[in-house]
Amino acid sequence: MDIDTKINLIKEGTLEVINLEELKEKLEKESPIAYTGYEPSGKIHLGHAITVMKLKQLQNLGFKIKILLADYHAYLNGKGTLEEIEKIAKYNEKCFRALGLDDSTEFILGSTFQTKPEYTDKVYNLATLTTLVRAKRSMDQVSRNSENPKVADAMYPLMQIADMVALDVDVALGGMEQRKIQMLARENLPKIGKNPPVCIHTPLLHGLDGDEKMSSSKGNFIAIDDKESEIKKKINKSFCPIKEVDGNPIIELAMHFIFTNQEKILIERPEKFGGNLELSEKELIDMYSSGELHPMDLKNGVSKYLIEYLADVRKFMENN
RNA sequence: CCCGCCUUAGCUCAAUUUGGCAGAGCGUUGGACUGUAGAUCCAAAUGUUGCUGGUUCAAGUCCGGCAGGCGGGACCA
Repeated sequence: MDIDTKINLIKEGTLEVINLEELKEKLEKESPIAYTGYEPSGKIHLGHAITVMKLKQLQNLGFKIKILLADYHAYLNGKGTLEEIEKIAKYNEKCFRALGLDDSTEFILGSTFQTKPEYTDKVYNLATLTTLVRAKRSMDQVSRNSENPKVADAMYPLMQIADMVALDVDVALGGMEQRKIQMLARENLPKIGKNPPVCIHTPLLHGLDGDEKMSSSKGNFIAIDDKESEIKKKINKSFCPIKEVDGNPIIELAMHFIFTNQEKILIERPEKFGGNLELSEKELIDMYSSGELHPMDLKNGVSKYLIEYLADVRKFMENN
């Protein structure tokens, strides 16, 4: 596969790649490293899955994948004690494997290297280069915005930047909420004599309640190991305005988890409402926006496919 | 280290001058209406009133101690 083809594949389903020239250089390397950091989370949901899918693709394209189980970051973000978080991290590792990352994937617990002198030295160095306001602003989408922000909020992005050096990454992948931290990294790493990674950002899924972001803290997600009945129930309860495609979480699920794997979706529909349909992505969007496809039929179709799509994940989680 | 203010449902806050059954909005859950959800209407659930000791027939309310938060002061050889 030539490099331009690879680049086009990588660009698919992302909001931005910063930048393409550098990505090209990285792809010429023997075994470039791509990484994503995740705060250990009680539930791994479809929002996480978006980035994992992209990591899988990078893996297939020859990248070495490192996943940072960012226990200290979660700790700094007020998610609990280190012990609690590490327990969750183990569970998360299993979730990520269940999503199909192969055995070459390296899982790294943040606390195994984030206290080393050469690491903290970089954090302190970055601390002298970053204003409080800038650090805090980079955390807008990431931090639990507490009434009483802690110094931890300012340390968090600095550590994330130091991680990139410590893990020797060529590509840093993350959801769009990571953007400000990533840009801070690209700005500040050269100041400490390091080359910044290529940054790739994937879209955020809307919450099932129509909220801007699917997130574990808001309970508006589908977990990758949700039972069939739960998936069905959650989809049924979801925000899904008729004829509206933008910001419609169910439409988004179809685009990200169905049409990425197959050309068409079968919508089973009672005869009195017009009978079954087999639709491409474009046809589905068109029919839905015109009102010819009712939300309930959409929900039933998406629900069925999602349950099927996650079947292997559930099986893996049960057997391991 | 000192002084002042704050802490009540998941969240934001109420609780008559002067102790008397702890409430509302939002959210949650359930119903009604829509062939989904939402919106709208109806209904329900939820509390160790930060912790602790005391005064009182009776304490969210008064007094003491502690913890946490916010603000100020002091210290700066």
